Formats: sequence, structure tokens, C-alpha cells
Amino acid sequence: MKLEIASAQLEALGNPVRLQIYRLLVRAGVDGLAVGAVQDKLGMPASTLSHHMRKLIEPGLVTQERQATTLICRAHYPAMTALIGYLSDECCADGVCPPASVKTRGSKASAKA
Amino acid sequence: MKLEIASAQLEALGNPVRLQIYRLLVRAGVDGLAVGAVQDKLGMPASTLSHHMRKLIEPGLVTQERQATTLICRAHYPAMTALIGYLSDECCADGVCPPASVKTRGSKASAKA
DNA sequence: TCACTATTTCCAAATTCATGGAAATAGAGG
DNA sequence: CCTCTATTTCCATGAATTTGGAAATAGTGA
Repeated sequence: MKLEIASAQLEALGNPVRLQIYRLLVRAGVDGLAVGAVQDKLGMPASTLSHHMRKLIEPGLVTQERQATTLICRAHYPAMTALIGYLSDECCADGVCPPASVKTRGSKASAKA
Repeated sequence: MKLEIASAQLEALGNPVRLQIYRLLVRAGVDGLAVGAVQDKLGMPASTLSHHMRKLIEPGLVTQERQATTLICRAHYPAMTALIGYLSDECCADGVCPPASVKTRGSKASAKA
């Protein structure tokens, strides 16, 4: 993963409103949620929500699928997985890992190094 | 973890310069890096670096320890681990998980749910 | 105390972001 | 074609971010 992509994804999630939207979609799983459903749940103007949704879609964190007049939004899990990997992959590559580093959590999160 | 904290941490990482700084520190491990060392590696004005470093320290992603006149910076791993957990914990809580969700990667990343 | 290095804080300018009303667009159905 | 719902795009505005030079501060040692 390139730094620019990871940083764009992190920037997208680095806003409380968007993080809330994203977590709503993560919870919703494969069924996803219509834009309108998200709007109802969070109670914000459609215009504002649309701006935020685009910021999540652009870096590939969320996908949209049209169903008649409604747009279903879904969290794109591979993107989240790759992003998490990017954050933990190079852990301590040049030094010594601390006692309870992230490496002790995942099975093969740092297989690359 | 509270949404506000997670979003502040993600926002801090959501800038290419800061993500680069952070990854440098992650690679450095427990030894950490002096501010000046980071400055040399990335080649930026001390003032700019200092601003960015503070944005990483404020939400708890990085810590600093003074050694004489130099300040050693270190990635604070527990924060990263908690952040990663926050992103993956509620995966599909309200729906069905996709075939290859993040849940299949870590050992107990979603133990809470 | 003076000098020196390392780093931060002060300040300001340019850029980007967040917000939301109003108008435009997309699709479904009569 | 008209209308209705769902959603986006256009546009504007205030707020926050990014950047970096200059000055201030912290620590060390002579």
C-alpha cells in the first residue's frame, strides 16, 4: 500500500462524523445501509452527509450500489484490512519490539517484514 | 475507546507527513528517534516538524522523553493496538460478515463483540 | 554567566475542510 | 411527460490546517 493512499484513508476516518458513518456501515455488514438510513440514524442534512460519504468512497473505504432510487453503502473490508496491515506491518523493523507490541496480537500481520 | 479519541488519532495519522513520521518511529521500535534525527531523515524545517510531532503526541500516538538537550520520540504501541481494535471490533455486529472479513485475520481482535 | 545545541512557541499567509441551503439529477411509476 | 423520492452537485462562508521564518526556551558545560 502506498503512503498517499493510506494517509487519504486515515484522513477520511479522522473526522468524528465520518468515523461514525463508517462504523455504522461496518456494523451493518454485507447488507449495508442506504444513504437515507444513515441520514436518519445520524440526523444530518443530506448535503453534508453526501460530502462526507464521498470522502469515504474516494479512498476506497466505502462502496455504493444503486437499488432503484436508493444508494446502498457498504464498508469495503479489504481496504480496512490493508490499512490495518499498513499500520502494523513495519513494527520495529529497525529496532527491538517492546514487550507487548502489536505483533503479539495478529497471526501474520507482519509476515512481509 | 471513545469515538473522539479514535478520530483524533486517525486525523493525526491522516496526513502524509505525519504518517511518514509515525512509521519512522514504528520502525525505530523501543529505541525511538530524536526529533533532530527525524528532521534529518525527512528534511523539513524544525518548526514544521515540531508542529506535526505535537499532533501525534496530543492524541497519545507518540511519547517524548528528554535526554539532555535532545528529545527522544517513540511510537506508543498500546495506542496503535487500541486504535486498530476500535476499527475492527464491531465488524458486522448488526449484519452478516463477508466471506473474508477482518475477523479472519487476527486471533482475538473482536473478542469484545 | 556565556555560549552552544536542540527544540519549541509565536506569528502570519495560503490552503484546505466542514457545513448546509438551493438547485440539479437519477430512477420509478402513473 | 409529470411527479415523486432519493441523492448529489453547486455555491458560499466560516473555521481549521499546514507551513515556515524568527524569536524564545531548555539543557549542558566551560
